[in-house]
Amino acid sequence: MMMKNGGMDAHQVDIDSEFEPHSRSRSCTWPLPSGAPAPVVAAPACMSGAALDVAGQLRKAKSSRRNAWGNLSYADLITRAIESTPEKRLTLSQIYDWMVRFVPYFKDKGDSNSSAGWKNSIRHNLSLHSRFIRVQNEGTGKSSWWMLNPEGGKMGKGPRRRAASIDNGNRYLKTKGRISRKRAGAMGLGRGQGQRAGPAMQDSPEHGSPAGKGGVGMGGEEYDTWTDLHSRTSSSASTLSGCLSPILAEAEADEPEEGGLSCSASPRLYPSPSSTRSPALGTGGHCPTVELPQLTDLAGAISLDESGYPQPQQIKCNGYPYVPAPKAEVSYCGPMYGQPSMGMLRHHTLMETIQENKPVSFQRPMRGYSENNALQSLLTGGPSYCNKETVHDHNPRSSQSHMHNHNPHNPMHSGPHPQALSPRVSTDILQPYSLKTSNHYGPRPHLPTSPSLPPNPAGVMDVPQDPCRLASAPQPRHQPYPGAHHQGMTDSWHGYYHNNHQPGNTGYQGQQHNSHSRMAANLEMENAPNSLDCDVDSILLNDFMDTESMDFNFDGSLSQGMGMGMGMSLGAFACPPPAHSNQSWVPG
DNA sequence: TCACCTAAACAGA
DNA sequence: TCTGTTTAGGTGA
Repeated sequence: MMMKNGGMDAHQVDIDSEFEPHSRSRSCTWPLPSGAPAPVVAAPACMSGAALDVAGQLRKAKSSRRNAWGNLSYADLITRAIESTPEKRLTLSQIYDWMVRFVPYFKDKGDSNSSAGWKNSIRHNLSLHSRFIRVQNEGTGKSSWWMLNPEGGKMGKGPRRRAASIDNGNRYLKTKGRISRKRAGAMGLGRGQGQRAGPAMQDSPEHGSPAGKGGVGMGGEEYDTWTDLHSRTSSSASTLSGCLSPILAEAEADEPEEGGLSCSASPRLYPSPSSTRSPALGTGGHCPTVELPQLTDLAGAISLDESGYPQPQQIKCNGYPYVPAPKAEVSYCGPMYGQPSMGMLRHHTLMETIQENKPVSFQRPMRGYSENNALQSLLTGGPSYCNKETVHDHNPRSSQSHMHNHNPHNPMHSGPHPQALSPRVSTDILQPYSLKTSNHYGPRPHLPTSPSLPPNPAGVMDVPQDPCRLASAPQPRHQPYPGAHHQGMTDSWHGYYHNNHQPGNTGYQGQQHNSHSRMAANLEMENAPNSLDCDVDSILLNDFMDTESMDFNFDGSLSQGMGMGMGMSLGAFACPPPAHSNQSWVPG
């Protein structure tokens, strides 16, 4: 598994020596090579051009916060690793590989003997930081996909997950849980027992907390609630909850909703997109009801996606998609992430919570659409993503860098047809869906834009990824596409892991093949919004707010039939398509 | 106080 | 054994 730097780029090699971490004084930092690009990743491409600039920025930034800017922390490294992939997601083992491969410091630490410590730190960081989200990886076994939190989580200084969780009402519970745990331990409970109990308690409050794996000893309502939720979580419907951001989860903690939101085991665990589908299936939801909402979401989401992930069933405008999928591959949430998804719908509260905590408001996006007539826009202009998808077959690689680009202005307006696209667009299109990740991140208020992570899309990330935003406000996204810079790295890594890892999964390629299908689906979706035009707000408020559990089910058929189409880029939104297609959504 | 890092305990798969 | 979560302690700014 650990590649020992075999594929390292020459550039990287050059700087290797400089990557030794500092004595670990404060944070173990990986010193940037003085002249070298900060990015550990040091991709070949990165080294030149932008990468260098980045290094400069980092150095400048150093003055303020070292790790955040000048040095890369584990979190930064992980972020980069994730960003370096087309899909913007990696499994833990892939992250390890990436570290070994691209970070000189770890180059020789891939063996089990010397890897325990840093791997532990990697895991710790993944779990701890809200900027990372874990997505179920049904396709590959146990190891989950780790992705960047679309919402952005907190970069650098951002509050740690732990801290964040505490902020909410759950705090109390959480604390309590911990205490319990300790107490249990003190009482002589075995960890096994005590812990479970403890964690459960802990988690219960958070719902999301994986830790809560079902503790047994929990007592109290909390526990019940948790259990409840938890079990629900298992259900497809509940999966939605999984989508919830940690914060959300917390928010809900107080009131477990049947809607189930929450449940994902961990606050951050998002069901893979694939799973997303299932929710629909599971719930047996029927499109009709749900559709509108979905559409709405779609509208919002549409701009996002581009990733073309195979099965993103969800939609999300900002939401996190969540739906457990029966198995899909990998879809992750990239796109899904959006929060919106079902979770949103169901729980208005959640949304609120999110808003509170996070800069990005999910609702807003939707609203934005309606207000801005985004829907119409969609209708009128093809969504850019469609284009992308369409094209992306050709060159999966290039995409990364472009993610944001695709719609510099308004994603929605991009012409539906590739031809219509401007040259630039075309280029973007070429990129594989995955690359466009930025979209995935959709609503990211603040992506890890930290300057510190230049090469990566991070730079890109800072871009307003929020699809909604895009829709509502044309953004001149110009980021030069950092991707370009680091594309080299990305590519290499991308190739690396694609070839070596991802045993079959992800359907990434497959997706490409389906671009046409997707397009169709997308188009449909686009149209849908019109019909939906109705009133997103109303719907949201009335329907969604309704505690009632909505079954967002995407038709199973959809998933299957279109599954792929949808899955892909918009994919997430895919669900609706089938139904839509039949429907006369399209105005006119 | 904050942000990081490291170590470690634990649990589930 | 790997993965994932959480707790705790330590350090530097």
